Amino acid sequence: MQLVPPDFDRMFGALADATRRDIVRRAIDSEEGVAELASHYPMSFAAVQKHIALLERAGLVTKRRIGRRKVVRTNLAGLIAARRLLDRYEELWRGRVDRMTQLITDTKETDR
Amino acid sequence: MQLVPPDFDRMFGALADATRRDIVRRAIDSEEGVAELASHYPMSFAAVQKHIALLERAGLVTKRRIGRRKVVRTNLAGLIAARRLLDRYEELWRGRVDRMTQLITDTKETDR
DNA sequence: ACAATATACAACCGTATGGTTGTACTAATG
DNA sequence: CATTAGTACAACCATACGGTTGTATATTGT
Repeated sequence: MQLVPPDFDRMFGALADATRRDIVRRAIDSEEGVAELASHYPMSFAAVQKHIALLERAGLVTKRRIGRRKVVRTNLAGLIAARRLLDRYEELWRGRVDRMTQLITDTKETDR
Repeated sequence: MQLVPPDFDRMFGALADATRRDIVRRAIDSEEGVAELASHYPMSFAAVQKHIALLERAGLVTKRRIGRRKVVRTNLAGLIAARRLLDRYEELWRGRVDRMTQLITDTKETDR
């Protein structure tokens, strides 16, 4: 259940960076705040904070205040939205193959 | 069967543009050359040619010489590679849910 | 209330990206 | 074999991106 229509430009753009993909992966089963996440990467706190902000705009993570921290959690709906687009492409592909097969079948039938 | 390991930075970066996603979609069931593809978009031929080159580097399309044209075709393996990464994240998510469920179950058992 | 902790954001720098135009290469056709 | 169609690529421009440092805003603990 997505509140806003997925922005695929932002979404795939957000996934096009190894650090951000790793944040998404970690935030699946951790409850870390921004600073805790930042500690895993060889860059400044601010850089990681910007990555997280970008992931949030892309709908791939959410932040929730817990005490003095803001805990980052991966947004399953976002992942699913991205994956579904790729699924659709694959479906189109298989549809194409089916149509070609059908075409060949039809041709054979009219040939005899 | 991927000849080179997928470069997810390039791959998702390539998908982070509406024009390029549309090229991928079209190239699934069309046999258009670069110029024919370019005719669909409100930008120069060279711009579209660069988009296609980028998609090719990302492993999402292939080009094949047919006559004087170079026909662009979507590379299913590339799509699948991208989708699989997202699948893995979803699996991790479900794994997390399972572990939480297990934890709750265990807790209940030790509680009684 | 104040000091400390955690997060956010602005300004800046170098490089990549998305677009343009112009030129050069390659292959089919008359 | 000269022309034309189709593709590739270089140079350039504006803007976005990934990183930095520095400053501001919340929230907690004493």
